[in-house]
Amino acid sequence: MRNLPEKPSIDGLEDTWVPRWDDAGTYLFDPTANRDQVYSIDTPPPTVSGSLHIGHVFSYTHADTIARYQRMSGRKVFYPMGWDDNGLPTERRVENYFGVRCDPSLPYDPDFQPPAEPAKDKVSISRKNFVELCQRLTATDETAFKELWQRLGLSVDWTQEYSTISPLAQEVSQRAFLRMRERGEVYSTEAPTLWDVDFRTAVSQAELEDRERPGAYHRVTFRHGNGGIDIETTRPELLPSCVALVAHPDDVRYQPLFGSHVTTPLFHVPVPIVAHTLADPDKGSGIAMICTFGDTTDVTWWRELQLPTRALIGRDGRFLPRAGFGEPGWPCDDVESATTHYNQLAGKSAAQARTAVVELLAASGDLVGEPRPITHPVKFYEKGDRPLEIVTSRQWFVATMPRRDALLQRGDELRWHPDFMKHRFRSWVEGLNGDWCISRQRYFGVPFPIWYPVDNDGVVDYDSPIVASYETLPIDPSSDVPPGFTEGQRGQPGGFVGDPDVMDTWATSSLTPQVAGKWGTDLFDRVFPMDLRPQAHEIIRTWLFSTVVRSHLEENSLPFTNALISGWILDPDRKKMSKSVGNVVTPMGLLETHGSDAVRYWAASGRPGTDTAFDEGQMKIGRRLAIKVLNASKFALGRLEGSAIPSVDAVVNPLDLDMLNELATLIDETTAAFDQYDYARALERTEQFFWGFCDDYIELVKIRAYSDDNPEGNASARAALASALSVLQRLLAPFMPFVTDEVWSWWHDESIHSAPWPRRSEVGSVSDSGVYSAVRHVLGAIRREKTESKVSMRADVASVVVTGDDHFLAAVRAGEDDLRAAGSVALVSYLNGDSSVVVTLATQ
RNA sequence: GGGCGCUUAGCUCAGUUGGUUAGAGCAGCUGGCUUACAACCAGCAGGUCGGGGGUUCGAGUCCCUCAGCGCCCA
Repeated sequence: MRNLPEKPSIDGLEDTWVPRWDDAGTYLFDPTANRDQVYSIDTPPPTVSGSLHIGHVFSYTHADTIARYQRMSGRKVFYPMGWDDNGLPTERRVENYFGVRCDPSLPYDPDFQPPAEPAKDKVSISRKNFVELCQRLTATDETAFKELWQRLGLSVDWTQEYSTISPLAQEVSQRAFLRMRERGEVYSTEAPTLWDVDFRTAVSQAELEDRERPGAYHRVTFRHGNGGIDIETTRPELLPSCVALVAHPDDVRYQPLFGSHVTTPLFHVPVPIVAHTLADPDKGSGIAMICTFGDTTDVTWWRELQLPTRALIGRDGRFLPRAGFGEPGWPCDDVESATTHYNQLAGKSAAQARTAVVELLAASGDLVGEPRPITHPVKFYEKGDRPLEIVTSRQWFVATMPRRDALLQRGDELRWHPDFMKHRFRSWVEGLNGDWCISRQRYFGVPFPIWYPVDNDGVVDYDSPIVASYETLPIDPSSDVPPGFTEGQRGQPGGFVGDPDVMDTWATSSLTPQVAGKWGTDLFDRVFPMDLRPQAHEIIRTWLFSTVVRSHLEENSLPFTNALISGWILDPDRKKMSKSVGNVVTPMGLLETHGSDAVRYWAASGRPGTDTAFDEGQMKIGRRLAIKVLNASKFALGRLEGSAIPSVDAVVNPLDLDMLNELATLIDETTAAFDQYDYARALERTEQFFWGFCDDYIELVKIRAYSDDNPEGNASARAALASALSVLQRLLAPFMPFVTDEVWSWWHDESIHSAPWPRRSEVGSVSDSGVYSAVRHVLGAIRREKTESKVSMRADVASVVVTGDDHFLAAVRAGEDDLRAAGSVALVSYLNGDSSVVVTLATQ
């Protein structure tokens, strides 16, 4: 037993304990542990471009409570931390922060320094210079993030830190890519792809979001024999790209027309009328035009009906300079007229071209009536500002579509917490409509380890790629040279070119188990598959899905066995907290104001999957709980000063035994709750017990614990206090790591976070006597009488008459001495009958 | 359009297979310095459990239906 502090405080505990844990290596992984001893966590690497917000604190705390519980339960916890620093968010931040722009055609300048002040006109720099700036800025961000995580008390093993742009992550990504290629699971092809015209890159279905935008149905007449057929479209500017009209095969209005041809207005192109079940008879006139490409349905029709390609929107989102009217495969009844009309679209954006086409249609008389305004969902890249186009370009794809059923089964195998989150995964997989596009036309990412030969005419041969060998990874094909070539042959006839793209950020993030577990080393076999994937629900379709895909392909298993899904933080008006709304609160300020334990208490009160209100009131309650832990520990340990820690065997008093019995039930409940990932229940139960323990049990035994008159009773009280305190401190340790380690250090050498999770057997044999609850009940009646009489709790009580059944009376009698002491009661008497307690105060 | 949640006291939330009188904390009110803690303690008050219907001896809990809010997917 050490000396107890005179006036303990929770302020400043973070400054004490963060370095102490660091020095002691409290959270280091044991690299010799066998797989069945290990509990491994596939930590989400936060995006470092930007700042951590309170929602991060929320969900990372959830994972940490599980990590701490598992560690105390004896598992060797593998708890790494990663930083997601590659990708577009970092590029954008670097462009603004330094005032630069990447131009891959520029040569590397080893002496480049960014402008002191970012100018309005961005400086163009080489890709390598740009990447260096990305790395410089992310390194700064990562330091700040680490400080916050440490102050929050995450029990991360910081020697297992990784980042998604690191050489290791690049090597893993490239190796996995090459292996997929060898197995035929990844392919490159020239295909219509979702395309952001501002970022000028392909994007995947997972990065899409629908936004409600105003639009209008335009009714347009196509010539059919001597008559006409009206279609309705929201994108009349795509008329020159029209390749067919389509109606539902069961639609009797159009059945006679299938197989016949119509002629497009303005552009005079004969196109067939075809049938497909995706055509909606109730939409517009029931017949639609198919263009290459207005939306993903167009792509489906084009592919399944084997229609020609007449794409006219370029990578910059503008109409191409010329169209091929009248050329082979693109028939046209009046090339001159079509060309004249098209020339008024060339170079225009989609929005500008729409206006132009509508004017032309109105002039030619092919527009029926006025456009009918509507509001409809339009597909956007989630980070983009303009509607996506579909552009044909060469991209790399992972073949997910043929594996949909297997992926659905993986989703069913996974243990979801809460269970209902599995629906998010299922509905996403069921709705997949194309393979996963993993190439991006950007710069700060993992390059593809591929070159292509250039033939003697200067044409790139994409069908015979030159593949980097495994032992050379990671490589950058834009600066590394394939075997047998020299740098001088880059881009030359008879030479080579590097694949210009980088991988989608999810193509790397989907390998976090392999990156964190150092795939290919002994460590990987000890930690894979991970035990836990903690994450927020908004990235089920991206991160969780893609990780399941990669693990299914590479390991033929799930990447993790449990997924713990956290909800969102809502502001007091029930809105999601987000930067754009401007209602974000910075975590560091909260940690400083309330203390880390208090903020964690608030976070851990949010049940898995449940959106939770941001509530500083809850943090204040957490703070008070932490202070209570200090004070209660100070009292109980104060009774032990100068003596050895007593054994639970010394507990003989019936009240003490029964309190420990209830404590044993608490241990069972909280252990079961944690095993089901219900940390919030574990906290709630423990808190409730602890507060009652302080208010009632400590008050009841206080006199006996001080007294020398009754050695046996005194020893029993002191042993029970020690035993209960030990259990309660440990039950609270996953939630309040700072204050619990502080109080634990008053009577132990090792950290509480290395201490064993409490077991029922620690608190002795079972005695379900009901003494604790019976005595608390009578004590409550005594207190009520005193309060209602407006006297001090110390006021003397002349008599208490307890009425009840035999069992109850016996229970009260067993605790009578403590009851009389705590309530200043002169006489307790007992009657058989209907339960009641009558309290008579002594006359003053 | 399909799906998943949620709706319990003024506020934030528990309520585990249906079972005494529906709980906690905060806020409110009334008291109390009680040698761990006034950053504390005691007590009081506050709810037709979103509406309606059904099953049952018994429903906050199960079923149907309607409404509102949020989200996912199309």
